[in-house]
Amino acid sequence: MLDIKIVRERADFVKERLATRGAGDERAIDEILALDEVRRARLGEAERLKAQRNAASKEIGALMAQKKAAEAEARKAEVRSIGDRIAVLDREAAEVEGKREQLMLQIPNLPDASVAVGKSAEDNPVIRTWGRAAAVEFTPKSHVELCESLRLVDFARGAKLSGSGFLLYTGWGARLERALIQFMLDLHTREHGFTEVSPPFLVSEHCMVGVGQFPKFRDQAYAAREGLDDSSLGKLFLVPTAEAPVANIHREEILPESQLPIRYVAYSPCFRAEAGAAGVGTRGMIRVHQFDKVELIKIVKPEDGYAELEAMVGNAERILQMLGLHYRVIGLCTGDMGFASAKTYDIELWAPGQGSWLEVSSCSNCEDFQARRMNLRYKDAEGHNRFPHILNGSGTALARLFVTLLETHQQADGSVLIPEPLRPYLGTDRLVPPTP
RNA sequence: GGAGAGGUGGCUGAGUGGUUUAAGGCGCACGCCUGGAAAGCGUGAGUGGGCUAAUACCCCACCGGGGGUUCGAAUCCCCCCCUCUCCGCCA
Repeated sequence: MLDIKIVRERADFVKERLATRGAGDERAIDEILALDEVRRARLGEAERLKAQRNAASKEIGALMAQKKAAEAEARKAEVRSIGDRIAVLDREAAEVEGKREQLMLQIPNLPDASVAVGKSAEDNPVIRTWGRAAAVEFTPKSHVELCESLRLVDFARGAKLSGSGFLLYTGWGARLERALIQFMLDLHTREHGFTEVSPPFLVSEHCMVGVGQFPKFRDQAYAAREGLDDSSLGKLFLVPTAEAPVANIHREEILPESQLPIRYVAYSPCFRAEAGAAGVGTRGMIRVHQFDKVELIKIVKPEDGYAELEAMVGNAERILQMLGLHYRVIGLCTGDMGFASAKTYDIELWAPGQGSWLEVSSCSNCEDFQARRMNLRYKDAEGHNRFPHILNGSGTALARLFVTLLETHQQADGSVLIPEPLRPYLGTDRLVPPTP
């Protein structure tokens, strides 16, 4: 959520920044300001009347103590009408404030000044590229063929269990998935200074609002229900990313400055309903309803936010480098950035079998946008409470990493060579087709 | 799911309608005292909102959350949430 004071005092700047996203959010600002104006007017009058009433009530107490009942009764009648007026003003102020909050929750974050202005993914600048596509000596197979010939994923039975968009990993495939998760968790905890946490995979609405998933993207989530009790529907949601629980760990807390920076890494499955989205239902593992991900979360002092973002991208890149994968880092332009983010880098892997780049990581600094929503603060050296920057990044997403690993390291004979750092985790240096 | 107990400031712990401006204690910060410390004494310190140039005054609200009664609610009434204990069910 934006700071209402910034909206009030620098409305033109806020509108200009929002306009760069190209979604028309700036149009709601004037309405927010009008509601804010009314709220403060009602509140001001109500508070003046409350001060009057407080003083009068004290006098009534004193009169009662002096047994001056008649005088006390007279004062009571007088104060009663003030109370009625206060009730009306309070109700109006609360109503207007509620409307203002609803609108504020729908406003996305302001892009940082360093973010390229653009309309869509086509305007995203490529920041750097690592490695290169392997020299082609044979026609690379797609991961679907490889998964089937190596018996890593049973697409048909996955769909039989849960419908399209769900995967059944089998044998070495299941083992490879687990090995990748553990490899990434170990690297981030041992070498990158992250603390591992294992969060709930169902979270409350509060958590979803806190990170900015709700209320705007409510239709994208899977909602859980307890048994047949319809009234419980909407209390818990399957996590779309570990960001939802992990970024909220310290919600509504005031952290001592000495505790920052906080760096968490968590594995979780991610559930995406993707209602109405194109692509689910296409063959393969590129776009699915459930995938695994190792997520990085940082809670840092504002002055450290952008240095920590660069470091986080580096942490994710390190995974890909160690696995010998060809990737590029792109900066999302204003029109392509997520709702809560002020600045985002995506990392895309080259998938030879697809002949395309696949996004496996998105690292964002949300600045204090989420911290405001979840009321997370820290006490600085001067004793003032401040909102920290909250960052999130995939380190990395699994299904597409799995795809790219297979397609990149496939050999002419149909086997897949396992990169050296992964071998101790997987327990083999090569995946070979099973003998019939 | 059943029964019971509870939720008050950083912690502890009083408070069942009006000098509570939330007592007392512990802890914290600063000062006095001291050669230095401890003890002792003194002072200060919460969160949000409004008004502001102000993180200065002043005002309003906040005792798990939300309603209600009242001139006045931590206190009385209603609803909800959470925690703990025991029982049941369960991996």
